[in-house]
Amino acid sequence: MSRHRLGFAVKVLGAGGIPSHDTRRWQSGPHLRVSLDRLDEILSYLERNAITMYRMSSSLAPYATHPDLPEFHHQVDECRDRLAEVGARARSLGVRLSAHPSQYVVLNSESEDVRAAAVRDLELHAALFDAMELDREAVVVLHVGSGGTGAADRFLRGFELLPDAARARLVIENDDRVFSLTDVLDVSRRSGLPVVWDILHHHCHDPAGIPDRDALELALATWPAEVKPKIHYSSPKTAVERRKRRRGRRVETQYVLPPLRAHADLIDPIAFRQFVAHTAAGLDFDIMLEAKAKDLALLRLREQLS
DNA sequence: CGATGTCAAGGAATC
DNA sequence: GATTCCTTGACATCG
Repeated sequence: MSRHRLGFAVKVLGAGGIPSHDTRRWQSGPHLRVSLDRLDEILSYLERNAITMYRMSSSLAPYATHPDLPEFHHQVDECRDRLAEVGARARSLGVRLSAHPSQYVVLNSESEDVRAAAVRDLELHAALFDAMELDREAVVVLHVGSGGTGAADRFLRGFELLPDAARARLVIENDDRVFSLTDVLDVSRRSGLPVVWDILHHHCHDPAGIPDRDALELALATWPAEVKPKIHYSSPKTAVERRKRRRGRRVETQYVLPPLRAHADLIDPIAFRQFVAHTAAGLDFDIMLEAKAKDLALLRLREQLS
């Protein structure tokens, strides 16, 4: 059994599946109030299964930052009491919550409109977490963004646009093609932002060839002493089996290789045990599992480790 | 009811 | 310069 807190992202597949947020389209008036009821149900599920870390949907307040739908803007105010209630429940269960805005939130975009949208989104996430009265361990994870010349500088300028509340929640993650750990550490040094190390991304994109143990230590060192660091852990997807029907009866099996960065359904328990026992020896941090089978992958891994 | 199209959104790769 | 892919599920619509 790992002494690290283990979490999963967004969707609950167990218990017949629990929706992560109000997914109705804007015409049907989706609302944060509904999403919070879902989140409350998910907290019950986490309690039943002794799961203590969870990444919330980044669409809890549907369309709240949409530029053309200003009437959706006040969902946080409309749900103040409920947010405090659900936040208190998460705290009492000892559940560490986080969020990870989508690929469309690009703080270093060359487009002013896109940057402004990113600021709105990060402000919203901070407002939600603050209204839930979550502590500093509840972070908002973001990739640095697009590449090209001056990409890091653009990020720093985007960061300057953020109000303090949003800055205080923000952490940055290495991605699989543009911002390697080295690049993200540089942005961290210049901004003071902590780094979430994603091991699979690191294995996809690491031009400096930093060994895992070094990479892990470098990332953990960017966190303030009073906040427990966290990382992202996943296993690469293996080949996909395809059966091809050939003139009537004959069936031929082929193997299609997925992209290197694709997440497997489950976590490879052998690699994970090795990681915890050796790479992570003596280090204290939480682990967000990213597997297609979500909570089922977490439960399976825990079973395999016990 | 099952199949198919669509969704708010960016950026990189490819053509 | 324009199109496709990435990756993603579920709502919405249509047959």
